[in-house]
Amino acid sequence: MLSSKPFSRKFYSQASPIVAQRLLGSHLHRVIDGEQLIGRIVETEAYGIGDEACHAFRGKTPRNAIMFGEGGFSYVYFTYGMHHCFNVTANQEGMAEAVLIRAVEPVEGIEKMQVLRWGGGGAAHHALQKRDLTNGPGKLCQAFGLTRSDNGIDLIESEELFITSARPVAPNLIGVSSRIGINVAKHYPWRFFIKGNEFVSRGKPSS
DNA sequence: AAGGCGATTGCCT
DNA sequence: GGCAATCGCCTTT
Repeated sequence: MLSSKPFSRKFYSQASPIVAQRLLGSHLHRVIDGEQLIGRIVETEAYGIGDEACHAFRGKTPRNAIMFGEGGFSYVYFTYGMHHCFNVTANQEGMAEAVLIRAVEPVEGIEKMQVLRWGGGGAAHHALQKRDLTNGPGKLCQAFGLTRSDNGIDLIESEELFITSARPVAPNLIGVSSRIGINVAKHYPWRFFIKGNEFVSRGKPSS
């Protein structure tokens, strides 16, 4: 693997659409049960100031509080009664923004991810559909064992959850679209993905 | 105190 | 493509 290092506070302090684009191609690291998991980020969405789809739009609440602090912290929330979504907070203190990690490509620890997703027996059943492992926000949280107890982790300081930079994805290989699965503020072109990557979620048509 | 609905997924038709 | 699952959060009485 290319030499890489965790992103700095300064990096996460940029506006969410910038952070979202720059995260493409970088590596999400997670240590769970003593095992190292790594995923290459291939799809992200930005949520920002004045954005009605942003959880922080209507002010600070217990759930979204972490977004109001400095950038570079995990924001993990539970939704639909059964799924989790993993975000990275962006921008500076008081500027509540975040980037949703929508999909990653497994790089290391694939067997552990399969166990976390489907259990020991289910892995074989899904063996021919590797892409189902992490091609969606809820799926990657399950594969990486991320839950609400992982909310509020400092990604600059933690050794169990952090993101390392990698060779930037060429601009012509970055796709842009409106965001998926929301019913307000659909016009923002704030979904970013690596063109042609098989782990990019299909989602639903968002317009 | 109660009800609506969600930054989703997977199964069914 | 449509829709149920399933529950915590937030808004409204």
